[in-house]
Amino acid sequence: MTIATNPGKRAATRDTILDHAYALARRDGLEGLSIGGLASDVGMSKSGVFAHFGSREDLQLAVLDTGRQRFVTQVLLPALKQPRGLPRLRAIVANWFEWGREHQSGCVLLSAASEYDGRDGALHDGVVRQQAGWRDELQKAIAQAVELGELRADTDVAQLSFEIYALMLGLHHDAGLFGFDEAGQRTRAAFERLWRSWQT
Amino acid sequence: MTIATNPGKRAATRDTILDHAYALARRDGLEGLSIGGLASDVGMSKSGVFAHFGSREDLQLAVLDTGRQRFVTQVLLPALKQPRGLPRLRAIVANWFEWGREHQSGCVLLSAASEYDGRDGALHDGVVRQQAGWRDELQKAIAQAVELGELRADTDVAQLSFEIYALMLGLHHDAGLFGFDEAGQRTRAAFERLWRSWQT
DNA sequence: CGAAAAATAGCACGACCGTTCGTTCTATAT
DNA sequence: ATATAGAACGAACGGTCGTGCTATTTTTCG
Repeated sequence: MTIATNPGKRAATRDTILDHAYALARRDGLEGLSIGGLASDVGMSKSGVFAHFGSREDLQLAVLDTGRQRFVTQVLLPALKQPRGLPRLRAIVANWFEWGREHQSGCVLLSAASEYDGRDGALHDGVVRQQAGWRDELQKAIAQAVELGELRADTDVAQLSFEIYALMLGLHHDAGLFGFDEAGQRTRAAFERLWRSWQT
Repeated sequence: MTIATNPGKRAATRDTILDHAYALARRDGLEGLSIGGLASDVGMSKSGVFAHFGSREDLQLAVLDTGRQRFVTQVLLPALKQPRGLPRLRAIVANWFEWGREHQSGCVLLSAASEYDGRDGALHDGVVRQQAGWRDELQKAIAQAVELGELRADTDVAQLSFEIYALMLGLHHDAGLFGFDEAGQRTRAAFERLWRSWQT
């Protein structure tokens, strides 16, 4: 018995659905995502969309993972081509900054964090795991810069990763409310001050 | 013709409803707030609750303003009793910190900011006006500390207010996902570094 | 080409949504 | 004592929600 001779049709349709779902979730959050609205956006029937996921929660989890994949692809992976240490860390921040520019109208990962931080369930667990994972990657990059002597030896890795994350939260917040230009300027200035504090 | 027979009753009931609504909105956000759920939480009928606001949007606006009032009462007003300058600024941050501790399970003002930053309408406008107002108060306190010579004369007031806000965003974010204790520690450490950067 | 299998549509369901309307009860004013 | 205004209720409206079930269409493969 063959497991799957799937020629990709199903997976392709699923990807199309997730494309639309991701776009909708950027505006309305994962909680605002509805199967009916998604179906009419894709141009399918409710049940046709539904069959690809089995439940609304599984759809939301799939969209969350889509966001994670895109973030990793756009922010982390290109930075790994840079040499370890400060260059790579700065590349991460620069790519993240660009991610922020493209997502000023809403970021699924961030809205999910605030939507599910106070409850429990699969979505909550997924968000926590994802955020912890990203924080971990960030700390890895920082630790390498410390090892190479580019950041002060007494650098508190977790502390610096917290402050970097906080600044990106500030960027998203201010960009969404007051416009990206000013927010970007402030964020850049804050980062310069931050590097100066920890650099050797 | 008399104008109001029982002047306190209506307002008292409205306040009770808003109490419950605020608590519910802390968990589910303003978008997650439903009149039916609120009514059963208060112990009234849907139509009884509805009559006090006239529309769901007006209810949401009222809850948003309830949040603003509480924030001002708990964070800003007590700090105004401190002498102008650094003591008052630090009192604001300390009160804000305490606000964050009590709202780790969700803050209406913050979730509203991320829920409505990408759309338009009365809620969006209310959030922007509120956030801008608070940023303004923050900058007033900073500017006074600069005038008194407690912060460096070349302090960028808007820049410092942005960084303070970013750190509080980091506190809320990490407290919700990873627990308040560690997040509070990181935030405190970041503030110490921040003051050191700008103090004379 | 025809059979088996997968993908999608169509339909119905119970639940909840915001909102409207008419009614009932109570407290005040005349 | 009676008239009146205010507050809350309960029922019902049209919609949308997520989710099953059953056809029907489309694709794959012997």
